[in-house]
Amino acid sequence: MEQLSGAMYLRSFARRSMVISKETTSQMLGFLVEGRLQGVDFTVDGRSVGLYFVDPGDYFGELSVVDGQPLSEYVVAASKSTVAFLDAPQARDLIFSQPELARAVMLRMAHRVRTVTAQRTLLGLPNPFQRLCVLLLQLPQQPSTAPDKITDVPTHQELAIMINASRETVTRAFQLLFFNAFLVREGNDLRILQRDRIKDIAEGRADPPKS
Amino acid sequence: MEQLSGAMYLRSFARRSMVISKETTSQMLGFLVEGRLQGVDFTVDGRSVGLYFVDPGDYFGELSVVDGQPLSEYVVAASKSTVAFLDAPQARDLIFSQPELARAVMLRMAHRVRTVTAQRTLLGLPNPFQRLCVLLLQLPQQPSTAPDKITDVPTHQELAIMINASRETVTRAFQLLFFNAFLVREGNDLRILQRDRIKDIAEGRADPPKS
DNA sequence: CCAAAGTTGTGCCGCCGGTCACACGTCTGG
DNA sequence: CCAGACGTGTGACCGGCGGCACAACTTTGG
Repeated sequence: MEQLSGAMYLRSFARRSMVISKETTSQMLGFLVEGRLQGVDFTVDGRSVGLYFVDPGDYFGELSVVDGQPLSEYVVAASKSTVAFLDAPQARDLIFSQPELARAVMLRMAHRVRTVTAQRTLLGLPNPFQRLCVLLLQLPQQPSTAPDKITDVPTHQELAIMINASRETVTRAFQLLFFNAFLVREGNDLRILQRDRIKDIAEGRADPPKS
Repeated sequence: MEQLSGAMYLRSFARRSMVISKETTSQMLGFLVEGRLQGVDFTVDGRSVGLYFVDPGDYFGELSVVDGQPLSEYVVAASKSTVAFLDAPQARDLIFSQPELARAVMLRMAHRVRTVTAQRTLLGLPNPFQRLCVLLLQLPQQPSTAPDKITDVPTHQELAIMINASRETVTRAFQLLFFNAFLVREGNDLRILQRDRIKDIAEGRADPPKS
């Protein structure tokens, strides 16, 4: 532990600043001490795509540390954050010398695979409305509070990017969801009123309502 | 090794038969001895989505073995295949007791993450033609032969599913690619004639030709 | 406190691509 | 050798979605 704390170094990042970029040549493992980070990718036309979040205690950059390939994505600070870095070679040694750590990293990677596969499945659906319903069901809900409350709802534009649709289409889809009382706004949050109806649409059993 | 070979058991699978299904409760690690397998997922409307291939010497089912979650996909035999199975607990012990193995499994999972992330990025593109070009560039090419030859080209239907488009759209897109001599058929293979032009379209620098 | 930037809501238009229908090879197995 | 399954090519139709334009509202920041 002492060796480690010597080998690591702390750094702070302002909101929206880049923590690691695809172009970063030196590979490092990062531990988030405080704040919130987001892994993002960019489409060819420069729009960003949210991939995953990093919360305090999580680490990031494992992919490059494990396989030595360049980073596949950018990590930006979603809010003011403090990060502890560790050089890739040392991180590698650390991971592979400690079976428990190896196991933890594998668990995390398995989770990544499942998450991104779910996104991939979502994008394979033909109907934007259907995709939105799937996304609503898989958005991280606070399990502590009411399970049907979605907090920190992304903007329509962000949702649109996630489901590969236009901003207006998302707006209109929400109109329908509100009108049919499948969903209600509660300030900055959303509450799912009829989860089963939404699930029916998401899984193709029911068609989107026309009005 | 001897212990292992005792704990494993062999099984053969006919073409198109299911090797493991999502519903399989018992989790196992499988090694492909001969043949070819394909990991597939199904959309809600029953269409299948090819995720990845398993070739002789590869293993599959690591995800469940690592995290204990149910399988996230099906594995079917793309051709007549022989598979050696190992129970999940023993596989888990094996992996975590051998750092080299742990490393190999991690490498493989890192690769999975990168592959499926690439697919996800592909599906985020707005234009079917563009998506096809991206897919063509990332289809596994035989590096031994000419690098621009794509062997074992999937059917239009299969390609259509991979890029979230209809079979006819793929056919029409190929017409344009042939007509403009970006691509030629060579029997069952495809040869990329103008990789840079295709790349321009794939990365959005150029528009798809109208005729 | 005001201006500017960002977010949401809505009408309209054009056209891309999904769907259907059908024709024509080509392979497979009995 | 024939029948059926499968893969490919092509036209016609039309509905849904993207794009544009603009208005109303909220948030941000100096």
